[in-house]
Amino acid sequence: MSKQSAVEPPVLGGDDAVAPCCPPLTAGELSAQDAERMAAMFKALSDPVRLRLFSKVASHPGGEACVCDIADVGVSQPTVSHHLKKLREAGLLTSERRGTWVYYAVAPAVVAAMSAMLDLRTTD
Amino acid sequence: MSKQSAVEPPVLGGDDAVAPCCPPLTAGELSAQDAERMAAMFKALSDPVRLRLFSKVASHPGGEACVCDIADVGVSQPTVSHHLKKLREAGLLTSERRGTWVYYAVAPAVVAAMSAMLDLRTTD
DNA sequence: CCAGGATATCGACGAACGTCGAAACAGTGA
DNA sequence: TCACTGTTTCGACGTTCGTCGATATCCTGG
Repeated sequence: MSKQSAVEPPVLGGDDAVAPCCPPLTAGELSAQDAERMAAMFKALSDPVRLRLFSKVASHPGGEACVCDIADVGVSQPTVSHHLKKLREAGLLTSERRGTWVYYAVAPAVVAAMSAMLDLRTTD
Repeated sequence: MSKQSAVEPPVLGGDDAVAPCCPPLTAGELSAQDAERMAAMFKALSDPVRLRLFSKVASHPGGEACVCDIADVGVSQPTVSHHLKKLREAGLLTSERRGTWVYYAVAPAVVAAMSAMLDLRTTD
């Protein structure tokens, strides 16, 4: 593919930097643009199979796992690959080929951004 | 309607109790059933219009707003109502009619459950 | 170079989704 | 009671999504 996807991953300082996208939802209304961007992240976790794949990666030591370790989620292998691609495009996972196998790892910053957004503490 | 929706809202102790659904994703693999349940919540926030509506409610004083106050999100009024219904069915918002107007309020426990789930701190 | 396993892409299909206008419902005030 | 406003429901339409089997690509070992 020539383009990553409709959503480009948010600008991040690094692997463990806090994603700068959006303040908590209680802090103010989301702009249409920010809503579009964040909705894409939530959409990535809005499928049960994807959520299971993500949890399998996240719960592996180091937040990293080989596809072969997590592929058993009740759907065909192409479907697993399709879902992992979606998670990658959303910026929630990164992938790296090491020899025969491909390893997927959690992108902590993006996940942290989603979590922070759902923090309901008021700002006063 | 006779049925709430495909997903029933998670069992909660009260308005400010921590939703008991799921531990952080790093703690272990999600069961297929839990994945189904949590995916439904993420799906509720996976649409830009819904995310904006939710943020408008959440950022109002008291986490509560009249439909008339938040309906300006660029889609028709029936569509707004449709999206608010989805958010309600997912357990993220509650609604109450007071006279002519209907007020929607954030359900803190469910939102907190999602946030907690995305907490990437390891458990060791 | 070739065989074989691991992963990704392609093309197609049915189901679910977001959107709208029209119409129904609910509550207020004259 | 009736007119009016706010909100929900209904029915339909085009689009997006999840899934699959077939196939292509990448890497390793012989």
